[in-house]
Amino acid sequence: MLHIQNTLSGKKELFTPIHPGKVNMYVCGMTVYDYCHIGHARVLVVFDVITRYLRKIYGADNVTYVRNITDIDDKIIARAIENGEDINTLTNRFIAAMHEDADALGVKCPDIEPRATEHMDEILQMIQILIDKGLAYQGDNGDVYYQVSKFSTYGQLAKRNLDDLQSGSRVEVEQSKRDPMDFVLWKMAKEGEPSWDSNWGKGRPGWHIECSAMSTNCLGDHFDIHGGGLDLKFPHHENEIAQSEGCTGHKFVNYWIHNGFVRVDDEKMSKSLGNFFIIREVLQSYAPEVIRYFILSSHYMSPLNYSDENLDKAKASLTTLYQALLDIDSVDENADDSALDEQSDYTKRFEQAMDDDFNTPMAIAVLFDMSHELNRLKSTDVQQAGVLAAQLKRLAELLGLLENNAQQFLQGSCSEGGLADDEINALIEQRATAKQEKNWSECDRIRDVLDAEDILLEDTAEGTRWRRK
RNA sequence: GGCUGAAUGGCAGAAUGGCUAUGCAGCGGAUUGCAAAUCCGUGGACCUCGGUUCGACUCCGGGUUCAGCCUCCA
Repeated sequence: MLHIQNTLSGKKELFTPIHPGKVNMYVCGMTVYDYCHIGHARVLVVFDVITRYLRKIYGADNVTYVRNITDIDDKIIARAIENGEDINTLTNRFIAAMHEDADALGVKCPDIEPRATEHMDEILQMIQILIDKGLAYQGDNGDVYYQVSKFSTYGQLAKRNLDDLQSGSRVEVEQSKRDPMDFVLWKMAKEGEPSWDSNWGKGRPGWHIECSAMSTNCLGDHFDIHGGGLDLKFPHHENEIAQSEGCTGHKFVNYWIHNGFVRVDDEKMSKSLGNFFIIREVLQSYAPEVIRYFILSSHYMSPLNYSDENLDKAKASLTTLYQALLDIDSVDENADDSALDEQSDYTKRFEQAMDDDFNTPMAIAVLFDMSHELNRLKSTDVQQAGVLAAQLKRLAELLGLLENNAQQFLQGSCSEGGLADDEINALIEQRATAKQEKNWSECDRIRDVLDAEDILLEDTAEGTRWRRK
């Protein structure tokens, strides 16, 4: 039985879909004006795993995963001007880059990936309803605002009331707002900015209304799960609730899931602090699966400290797992007994961990237990080892891990100026000859040469194998 | 200032009112020409002060420290 920590209630709750057997989930995606950093990677990976697990429980076709793209906002406009680039060219470029990064990390495509600019009609409709209901107004400057004080439960998600919020306000108040907390739904276009026609004049939507409109349009006005980074909880998600529930008069989302931040030196990784690491840069030094493992090695709500040290550890841990799979991937990949698998203690423990609010560190611990048994089995019962290996891979797949060929993962790929595979193999051949002649000093010399190139050798009964450090 | 959430062994990171997390690193042993990998074994922790309890790292309260939000942010 799946339990989810619901930000709305602050409690871990049994998950019950609105429509039995079907799950609808919306996650706030990226604003596409720059490359994705590791913080973005975390949202991508976390909700990818959540989706994988939901699909496992409810069936692949019964889960609808929507992750939007914000392709119009101030930052995008500013960046386009800065680059002297057309806005669409800019956003398309970064959407493509985001997809490349997601692919590399093994993140599967969402079922629907709506773009704000493609949902302008729904956005306009929603704003009109809010105005008609007296929840929104047009200010003197032409901008349309949501009147927060008219929505009695405002602050329910952030667990703050309006007084709390206002007392801490550190932003200059726009004078055409009736209340400092009111937020913009429609912004009048300035000269030369992209704009859409509306009842209130040429302009563009505020960020919050985009998500309300897109989610409702894709999933209906009441759906199961809404996710995103913790930093979106307030005001973004709070405002989404105000907008959507203001429009419909009923509940918007049942379960809110927020993932924690990635930190650098105990500080939030963010664009504004400038302490961010771009995914594609990190991929120069670490295999994508290492990043994925690193992200999943802590619970999705906990803070996650980004450092080379921690990525190195992630790599070492993954290496251990892959070592267990070595010499075995070809054995019994398909000939597994899934009936047996369903009952197995490992599967049970793994699912218990995942059922408990997607506890991936605990699930990974089960994977390690399996790998140890697998190593034992390899020398005693090859048949059983094959079955267990298949089971291990099947469970790991729910996390998007161990999907590579073990040997390929361990050997990695040749870095610039490094030894190519055939050069390595040639040296190993030489060493094998020396070995036969029991010329140990020559053996060690060759091993040292390879070691200097970050190639590690392992002598086994079947011969010598190697991997890159 | 207000609000929210954290504090676990050398590091990373879970669970749990009484019983092994797990990984990396360390130590001892097996194995190996020597290593590596693997296996077997092993040391080491629960921020602080009170309270509840037969018993608390785990529940409650105070304190300290840290992070986040109250602006754009995943």
